[in-house]
Amino acid sequence: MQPKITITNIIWSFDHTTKHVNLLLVKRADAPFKDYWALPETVMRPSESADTAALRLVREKIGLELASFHTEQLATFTQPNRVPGDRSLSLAYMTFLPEMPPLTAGYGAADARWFTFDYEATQYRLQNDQLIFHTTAIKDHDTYYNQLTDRSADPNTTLGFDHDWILKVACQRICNKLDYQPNILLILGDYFTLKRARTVFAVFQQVPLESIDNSNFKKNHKHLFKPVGTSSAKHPGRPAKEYQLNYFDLTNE
Amino acid sequence: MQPKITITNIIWSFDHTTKHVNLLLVKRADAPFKDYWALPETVMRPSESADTAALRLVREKIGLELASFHTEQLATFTQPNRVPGDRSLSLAYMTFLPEMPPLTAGYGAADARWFTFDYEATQYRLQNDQLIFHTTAIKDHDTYYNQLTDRSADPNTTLGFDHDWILKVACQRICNKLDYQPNILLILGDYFTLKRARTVFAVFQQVPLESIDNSNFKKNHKHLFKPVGTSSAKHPGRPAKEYQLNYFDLTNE
DNA sequence: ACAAAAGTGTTATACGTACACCCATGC
DNA sequence: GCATGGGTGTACGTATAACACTTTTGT
Repeated sequence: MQPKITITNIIWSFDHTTKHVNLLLVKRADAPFKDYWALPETVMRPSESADTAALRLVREKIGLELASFHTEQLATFTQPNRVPGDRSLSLAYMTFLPEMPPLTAGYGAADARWFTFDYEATQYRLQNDQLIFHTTAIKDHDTYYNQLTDRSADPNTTLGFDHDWILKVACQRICNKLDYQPNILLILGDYFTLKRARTVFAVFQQVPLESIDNSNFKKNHKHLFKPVGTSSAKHPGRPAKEYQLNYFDLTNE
Repeated sequence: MQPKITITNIIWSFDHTTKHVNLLLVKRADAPFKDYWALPETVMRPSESADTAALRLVREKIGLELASFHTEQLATFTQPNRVPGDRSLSLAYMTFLPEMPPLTAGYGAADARWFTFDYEATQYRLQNDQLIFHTTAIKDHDTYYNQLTDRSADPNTTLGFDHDWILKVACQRICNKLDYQPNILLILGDYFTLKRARTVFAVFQQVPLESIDNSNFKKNHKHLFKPVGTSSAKHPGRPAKEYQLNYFDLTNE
């Protein structure tokens, strides 16, 4: 019997009014994990690659047609007990949206919302009104999957499937790549100020924004950005310069 | 129709007599790519995870029972045209053997051999007697897969499937992780001298061994190793100290 | 004019690099 | 004792971090 092949997509965006990183979660309409919040998923079609399927998911759920460099493979999750019942593989991708469009619950979803992303102690936290979820605090792969089958599973505090583990892996990956391939900055759109960039770095590194010195940040990451002009300031204070990502650093040379 | 799910395993070892990194290739006995050399593969069973399947492949083909930290996931390759005919996914793993056991052609293989691993210009090279293969020189994912279907495919110079691409990705990954998580050093066995470690670093970084200064290497990587004694010298010159990897750095904390 | 926001510059320190020198072994 | 292989130490240059200062805007 062949396992089911699922594309799981971790979709990031940035709210320019609240200055928060956001993450898309979906309330599932069907089993398994009906009525649980979880990462959006789709099934791969016979004629498409997994990358294409991840982009198709974004097109279908959000209505954005993205170039392929907005998506990147995270890892593949294959533990036999990751889904109760049938065997299911998850090919996990991350997608960095250049904007934060309004959401509508699509096919297979009872609801779809943006969750603000920040941290609390050593875990990351997702929040939307009353709803709060966390990445798992468990560090070891085997330990995590051993406790998975018989854990308390309250849909108001627990994500469906192994998605709190997958999310932890995603956050780690993004954090590790901040200094040499910060594709996550694509969520800031085409142009961004250094402060916005520092905001994103700060969340993933779990440090306060003020602890990242602007002068040093600019010097240390100058190879990643190129200046493209000055933002029009709508507040007291000097208007910030705007930068864009060097495309070079987003791909593998 | 569900695609076929294949585990592809890139198996590394170290030849302590020739001081070369080695890589396992298999001559395929069956279609597709019959009589081509390729990376060893297996199919995932319903009850096992992909990690377990990768370790099982090592056990069946080589007869070594390894702990799970010897294996690490590389990526998943899903391009529809990566295998002519049927749809097939490759979940690629890398395995670092602590020794280099003799090989026997197992099930599905007409031959199985260790290929010495070095570099030539900007590509990596695999060699065994007359047989020489290279990692692909193509840098872009789409460009590679576009030329894949109609490339010249001589079994004496070309690996089967997209394995020259997968190998390139593997080498890049290992190279990127050398300075913070050099699991590749597991191929040196439990204990190793700094010179052996530098030998491994040199191949993957595509520089001559002499260009890596021993004194500086030791200082820059002291967090990765701990000393465990001195080797018994069987040659003129001072005997080298031996080190082992800090287990800490092999896992994600 | 002043406060707020952001860019620029300066210094002290840490780190990586190059290279010289010292030590242990086999013959 | 000398050649060989390997470990140790130092001095230099570059990169990072801390922090002070200057510039530009809104009120």
